[in-house]
Amino acid sequence: MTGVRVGRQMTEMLKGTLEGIVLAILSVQPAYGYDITARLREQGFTDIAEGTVYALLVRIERNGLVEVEKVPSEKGPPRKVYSLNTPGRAYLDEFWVTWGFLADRLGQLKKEGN
Amino acid sequence: MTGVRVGRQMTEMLKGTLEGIVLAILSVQPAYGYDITARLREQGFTDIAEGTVYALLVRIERNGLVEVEKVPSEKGPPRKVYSLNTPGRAYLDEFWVTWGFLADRLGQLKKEGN
DNA sequence: CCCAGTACTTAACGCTACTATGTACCAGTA
DNA sequence: TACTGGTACATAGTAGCGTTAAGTACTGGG
Repeated sequence: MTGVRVGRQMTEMLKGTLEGIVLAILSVQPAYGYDITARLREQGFTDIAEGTVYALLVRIERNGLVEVEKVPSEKGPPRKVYSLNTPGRAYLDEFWVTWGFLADRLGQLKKEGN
Repeated sequence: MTGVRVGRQMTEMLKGTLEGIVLAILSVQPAYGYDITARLREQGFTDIAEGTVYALLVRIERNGLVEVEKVPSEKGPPRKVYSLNTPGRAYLDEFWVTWGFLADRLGQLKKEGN
């Protein structure tokens, strides 16, 4: 009822890339889940659900890519502020390499298609 | 030519995009599974398994995106030659739009990260 | 008191690529 | 004949990711 469903193609394409997107956001400056969700929506990912982001944050924390700090909020429950640590930055670098390769290949394919 | 070793990141990123890659290959000219696998490897996807491609071909056929023709081979069992049909081309166009959006966002994020 | 906005959690689910294994056809060769 | 290697396709089982859907909890204004 609420909101248009994310297309199947986008959903599948986000697998693997959404993680990189969030890490890239965190590499600029620390942030908390609610904020990240809002920023993603501003940037055009209008249909990303909150649950998706929180689940992702749990995972990258479990994988040791981020540090977490609880910060009290004036408007609601305490925020969990995530910041990239050293392994997280290395992982993000790796992500950009992988992405670069893929973007390269697809750029080539698209050119050949026309 | 430096083949990227398929790690976890690449595996996840290929979800959604591998389908588009194969459809893009088919949009240039019809091809069969064994051939597509070989071409992917030539293009740097050195670790794509045959099984992955065949499963994908089964899926896009089931989804009505391709036509299939059995063509005898001189060197082995008959080939199943796949070609894009009209829905397949429409789907590929949609794929490029989705990809374009994602590549755009990530390009922006990468720029901000430096 | 209720409600809207803020903020986080998590089980169940669908989809995709991967792994591993199997079948089958053919040419060369010893 | 038997064996090997290259060609060609099929598929069950598995892991991982994003999504859905439901929930908890804190705050300030009507």
